[in-house]
Amino acid sequence: MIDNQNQLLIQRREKAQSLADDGVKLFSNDFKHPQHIADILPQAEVLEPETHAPEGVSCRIAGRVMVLRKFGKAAFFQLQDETSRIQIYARLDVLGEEQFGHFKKWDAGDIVGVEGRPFKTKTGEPSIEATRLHMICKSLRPLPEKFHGLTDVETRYRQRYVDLIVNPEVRSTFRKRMEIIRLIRAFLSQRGFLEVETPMLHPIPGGAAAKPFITHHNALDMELYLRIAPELYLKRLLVGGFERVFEINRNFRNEGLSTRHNPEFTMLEFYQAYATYEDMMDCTEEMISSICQQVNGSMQITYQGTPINLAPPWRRLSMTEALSEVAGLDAAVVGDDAAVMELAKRYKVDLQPDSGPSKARTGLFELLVEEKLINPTFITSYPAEISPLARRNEADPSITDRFELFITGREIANSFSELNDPIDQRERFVKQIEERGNDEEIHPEMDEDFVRALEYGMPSAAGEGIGIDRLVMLLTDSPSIRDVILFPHLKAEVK
RNA sequence: GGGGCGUUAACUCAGUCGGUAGAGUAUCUGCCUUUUAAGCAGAGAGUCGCGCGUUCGAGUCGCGCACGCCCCA
Repeated sequence: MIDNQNQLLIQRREKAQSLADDGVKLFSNDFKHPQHIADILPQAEVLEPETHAPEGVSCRIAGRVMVLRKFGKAAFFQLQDETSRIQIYARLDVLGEEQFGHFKKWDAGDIVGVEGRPFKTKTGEPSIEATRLHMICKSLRPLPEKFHGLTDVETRYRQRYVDLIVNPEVRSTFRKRMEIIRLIRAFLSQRGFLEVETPMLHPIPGGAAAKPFITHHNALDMELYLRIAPELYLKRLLVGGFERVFEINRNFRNEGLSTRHNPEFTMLEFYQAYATYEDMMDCTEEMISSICQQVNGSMQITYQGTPINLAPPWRRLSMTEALSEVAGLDAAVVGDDAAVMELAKRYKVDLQPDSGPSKARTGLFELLVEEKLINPTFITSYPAEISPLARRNEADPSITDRFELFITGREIANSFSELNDPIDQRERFVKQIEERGNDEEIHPEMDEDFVRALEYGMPSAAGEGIGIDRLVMLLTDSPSIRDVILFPHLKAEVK
């Protein structure tokens, strides 16, 4: 189907047809197991200009034709594979009339195989002089312009395959993303964490406060929810006796899109029995800083022009300390329930009629502190009322043993010592459901099975969630979450 | 949900006061066996996002819609 019939597409089809008429296979599969360009490039690099590799030295590579400069009886083109690029020199007198004739109908974008001998041009460019050319896949659409490339962001996201072909820095970002995830797995595995898989389809959406996607199971005739968090299942595994578990997988939240939100996003959650949130802070510092060192070669990076230092130790502040030290509020006011309520009203913090001083502090924190936390900072002492799954602090039961990690003003991680008292847990669920009961989109429901699991006994433990997309944004200096998700969500394309 | 900006050839972009739609790259033809944003000569290529309106006349002005980006909630 030609969906956008224009001259260029017609010309490419005609060229392809004429090659086919000559007996050339346009979509062959017999050029197998080529070498990688990065591996053979040194053979050409070591040569002196205008010399060839010794007789008998040859190589066999495959990739996409990127830039094609044709002369009458010779041509140069760039061949790009996953590892690198190299210049190919094709000559009529080497290839013969038939092969060279076919080659004349090649285009930028074609996927081809090349056999040839390494050499270096007089200008010193490492090259391969082709002795045999092989069509692997004829491309029927022109590539974007060679100089400016593809910059239209909508096309880049909708046709990521084109973006990946022509923008090497995009390939490098995604390679880095996969490397970061690999290093996280290695880091946790080395420390005895077991990677597990828990359900993506939940009968009760739990573990976070977010609007879920709803789906329907036909055979069971029941509503199911795409998970908003894996937390309650991972804790069931602690009950079951696994002491260190982690999961890296997608969560789904039926909410707005922005530079920091995609409806499906990747979350790391890990849980460690017989540990506290303080152990998690140590672990997080070590994990993120060491991964940054491995991926970027340094713990000092810049994010969108702002220098960030990820070298441990990282600053640790309670929420009230942050309000006075970072936001510059009077510590006496922050510490006084009535005064802090008054202050929150002055700053127009959105408070419900029944909101208490801890909601006021949280509101002021979000308004005045978060965006100022540029270098990594752990914020601790979150109020119990906004932390329904966290263990209460022993000295002050109104707060929890919890932290959030902020870098570049953004929440990167959330962690706490886990609440394992089933009676307290049930009460907090009830309270949470009372609060959210009027919000039909959130579908609050008591997870009786989770409470039952806690009643069997869950060891003391700490757990943490890290937003992988945001971490990758930080470590790859990407301004938008869409730059670190291969196929970000967009509205349907208009025909 | 609100505001701002954008949408013109395959790609990157111009388009003045409302008066025949432009450039570079890419493509095609010819010449060209060391180019590398190859070169020279010539040619073709457009639903100006979509719709309605104003006007003798709309890429340009107005309204609405779609999609995208940014900011705010």
